Amino acid sequence: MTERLRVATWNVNSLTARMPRVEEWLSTVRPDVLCLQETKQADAAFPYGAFEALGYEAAHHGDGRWNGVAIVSKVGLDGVVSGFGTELDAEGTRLIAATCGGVRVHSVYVPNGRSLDSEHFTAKLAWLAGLRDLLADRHQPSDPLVVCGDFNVAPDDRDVWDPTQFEGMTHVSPPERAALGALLDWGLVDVFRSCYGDGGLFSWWDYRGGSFHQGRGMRIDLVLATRPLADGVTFALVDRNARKGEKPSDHAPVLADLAID
DNA sequence: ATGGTTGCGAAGCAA
Repeated sequence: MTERLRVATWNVNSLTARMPRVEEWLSTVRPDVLCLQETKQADAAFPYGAFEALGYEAAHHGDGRWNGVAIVSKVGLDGVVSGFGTELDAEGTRLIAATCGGVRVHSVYVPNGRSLDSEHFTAKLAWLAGLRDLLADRHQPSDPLVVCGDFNVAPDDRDVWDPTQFEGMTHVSPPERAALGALLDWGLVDVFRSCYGDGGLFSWWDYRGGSFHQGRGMRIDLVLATRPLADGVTFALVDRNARKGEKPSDHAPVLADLAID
């Protein structure tokens, strides 16, 4: 019989500021695994106890001020590995991996890149290439594996509110889309996209100018899964309700139900 | 309106 693993990913834009919203959401939705990005916390400040009180184990990799990633799980959390163990770690605390319910889970916060002519953009491409190499070195496409997070790349033009507004900008440029494509070519599937063909389904909206209510967003938060998990996906959703109300993150959580044996 | 908002941290940077 096939079971499911409900995974979610959420860039919370400071877990310190967002913890009330995260606790409310987690206690309501109860995903098996939640990947967090931009906790902006040091490991010592991470609220392990609050997650434990909700029935979740957690692992965090943070530098205290920027970045910061975590995996929160109620189906086990083993074999935690933080960062790359290479010079890519100079880009900040942006990667953590753990095994949850038999699935190798990665929570990633890909560097923003800032602008196409920036050294930070070069670093973004290198980071994505390094992630692809890490997966290829440690795993097989036949392994049950997911990479969840804020990729800071909109996979194609359906994933931005107006492609003409993004010409010459990051998040949509051919080099970074190719770097994301290299991950997919290794053996990962964008499971939200496999459920929905429409454009206009976003996960991030700028705080400025009422972008959320104007529908001006991007889909940059992705759940990428290997075929054994992705072929059996039964459900995926952007929880737009989490972008509403008091003190929301500028990102909404993305959920997916993956098939596991 | 060379803007707008949020977070961190205490001014300006990053997103």
